[in-house]
Formats: sequence, structure tokens, C-alpha cells
Amino acid sequence: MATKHHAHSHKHEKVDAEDALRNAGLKVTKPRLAILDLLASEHGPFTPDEIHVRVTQSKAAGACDLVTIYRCLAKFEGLSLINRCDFGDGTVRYELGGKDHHHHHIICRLCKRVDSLPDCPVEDKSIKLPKTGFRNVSHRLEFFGICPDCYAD
Amino acid sequence: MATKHHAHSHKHEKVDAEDALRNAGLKVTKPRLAILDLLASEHGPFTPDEIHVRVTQSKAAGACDLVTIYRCLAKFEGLSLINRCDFGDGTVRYELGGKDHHHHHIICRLCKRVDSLPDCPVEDKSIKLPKTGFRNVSHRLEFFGICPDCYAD
DNA sequence: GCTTAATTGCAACTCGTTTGCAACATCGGC
DNA sequence: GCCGATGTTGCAAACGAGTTGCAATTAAGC
Repeated sequence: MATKHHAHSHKHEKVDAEDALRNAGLKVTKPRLAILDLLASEHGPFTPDEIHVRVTQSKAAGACDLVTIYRCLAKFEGLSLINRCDFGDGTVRYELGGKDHHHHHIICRLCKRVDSLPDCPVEDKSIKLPKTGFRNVSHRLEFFGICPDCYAD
Repeated sequence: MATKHHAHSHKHEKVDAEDALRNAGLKVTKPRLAILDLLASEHGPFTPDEIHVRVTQSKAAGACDLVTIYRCLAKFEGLSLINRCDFGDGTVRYELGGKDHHHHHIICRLCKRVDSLPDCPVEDKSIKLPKTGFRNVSHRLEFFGICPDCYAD
């Protein structure tokens, strides 16, 4: 099914990833391409470990040490190529997207599935932060619940 | 200044803490009293380590192992005597208050000071979660910014 | 006071993440 | 295309928060 076409679009992502790396002043290496490719094709978010497993097992030959994953993710995050998500379970997750990709997640307490919420309620509703006097305020907001699949049982 | 009076109010807190423990079916021990006392007098929130230092150094003789702090906090949280806060730095914090004490925090990025926000904007404005279909939805919301003391410099 | 079950301390352990260092690959210049 | 400087990687060892096993202790009911 449209294998050629798929391969082509995959190639296209790779070019984007290369550009992103070069623009950021980073060397283009297989692990880095593999990580960016993965995050571009499946949006995740993924833990470093999940990324490691997927990248190492993929045919795309991005196999590398877990440490490399951590170091790449740290660089990518510093350059806003990816965003870090923290859902309060012991580990961190990453997804593609820079500062413009502001959004929030809802996580199923049972199956841990993660959905993205398109709008940011905090900015939407221009929530007031009354007497705080803080400047340069950002926020982190996550929702937790039971997803339809889980409460169907 | 008003040392007697202060001592009295401190004693009063201790009685509350004892009651809370007994009502919860927990044995009344020095470490537990010390932890609850601390959280009642300084609202924190504090990391387990901060609690350990304060409790161990206080004259109130709640000195104990860090492990004991962890175990007490876990029990207290399970019984909703305290709330867990997660600000996404490597560790967790606790503050007094049960389910009814729902509120959020704003954390200074520079000095790490934590202020409490009285209202919950999410519940206030009855934010809609459109097409998610999730049930039993709760949320976590924290704000980060630069506090007046820090941007004054 | 005595018994029993809960609690504590200590040491060892887990797990996510970081760091030191030597080997290696990328990229710009020749 | 080769070469050297610099950035990147792998491996092993370290790290820090939190957990667990077990024996010793202590609170609470009798």
C-alpha cells in the first residue's frame, strides 16, 4: 500500500530533521536523526527509555546507547526542538514541537494513554492571577481521568 | 515576645495532630507528631529531605531517620492528611490539608519561593474539556514566574 | 506490667538520570 | 578524497530520590 509514497514522505521527514540539526549547529548523526524521525512519525510523548527501545529496534539503524538518548534529548530540549512533559510518574516524556506548540495532555489513570488537548484553557479564558505580582508567568497543566476504553469495561 | 502564648498555640497544634493520628488509626509517635507539627506551623510545601532536616534539628525531638519520614509521609498522604505537590524538579513536596484544600501554586523560577493561589481557575471558569470523553477528571496546575523580590534586582 | 502488632533504624537495593573518559564520527578546509 | 579539530558516542561508574527486608523497638489494649 503506497509503499513508495510512504518511503518518500519518510525521507522528507529525514531531510527536515537534518535541516533542524544543521540550523541548530548540531552535527547530523544517526541517533539524532532516528530520535527526531520517531518523534515526527509517532507523536508520543515518549520516555527516554521508550525512545531508546523504538530507535534501537527500528530498521532505520539509529541504534545507540541509552546515554546517547539522554544527551540528545537534553540538547534538543535546550534548543526547543522538543518539549518535555512531566506527568508526575517517576519519569519524563518528550514530544516534538517548539515554543509555539503549547498544549496540554489528559492521561488515563488506568491505561496511561495520553491524549493532547488542542486548546489551552488557561490562555483561552485569560485566567487572572490576582495579587501574585509575578512576572513572565508560564504554567503547566495536566488532566487525569479514566478514558472511554477503560470505563467501558 | 509572647513566648508563652506561642508555646500554648504550639501545644494546641500538637493535640490536633494527636487526634488526627488516632482518628486515622495510626500510632502516635514522636516523628509523626513532629512532621505534622512542622507542616502545621510552616505551610511549606517541603521536600522529604527538608522535613527531615527541620524535624531532626528542632528542639521538639522528632529526630528520626529519613526513611521514617518517607514512610510517615506515604501513610499521611494515603489518609489525605497531607497533599503531595510535584513541581517537576527532581523531588516531591508535601503540605498539610486534605481533599478540600484544593489549590495551586506559583513558583519563582529564580529563588524557588512557592506561593499558594487561593482560587482554582480551572474550576472557577468551568473549563470545558470538549471531546475527550474522559471521566472522573482531575487536574494538576502550576504556575512559574519571577517573583517581585527577584525582578526587583 | 505484658502481649502483640505497628513502627523504627539500618543497610542494601532499585531505578531514572548524569558524568568521566577514551574512542570515534562529522564537517570544514585543503 | 584526506586530515585535523571539535563534537559526539559508548561504557562503566557514580549519582540521588525513593523503596524494601529484617531485626530491634515502642505504642496501645488487656
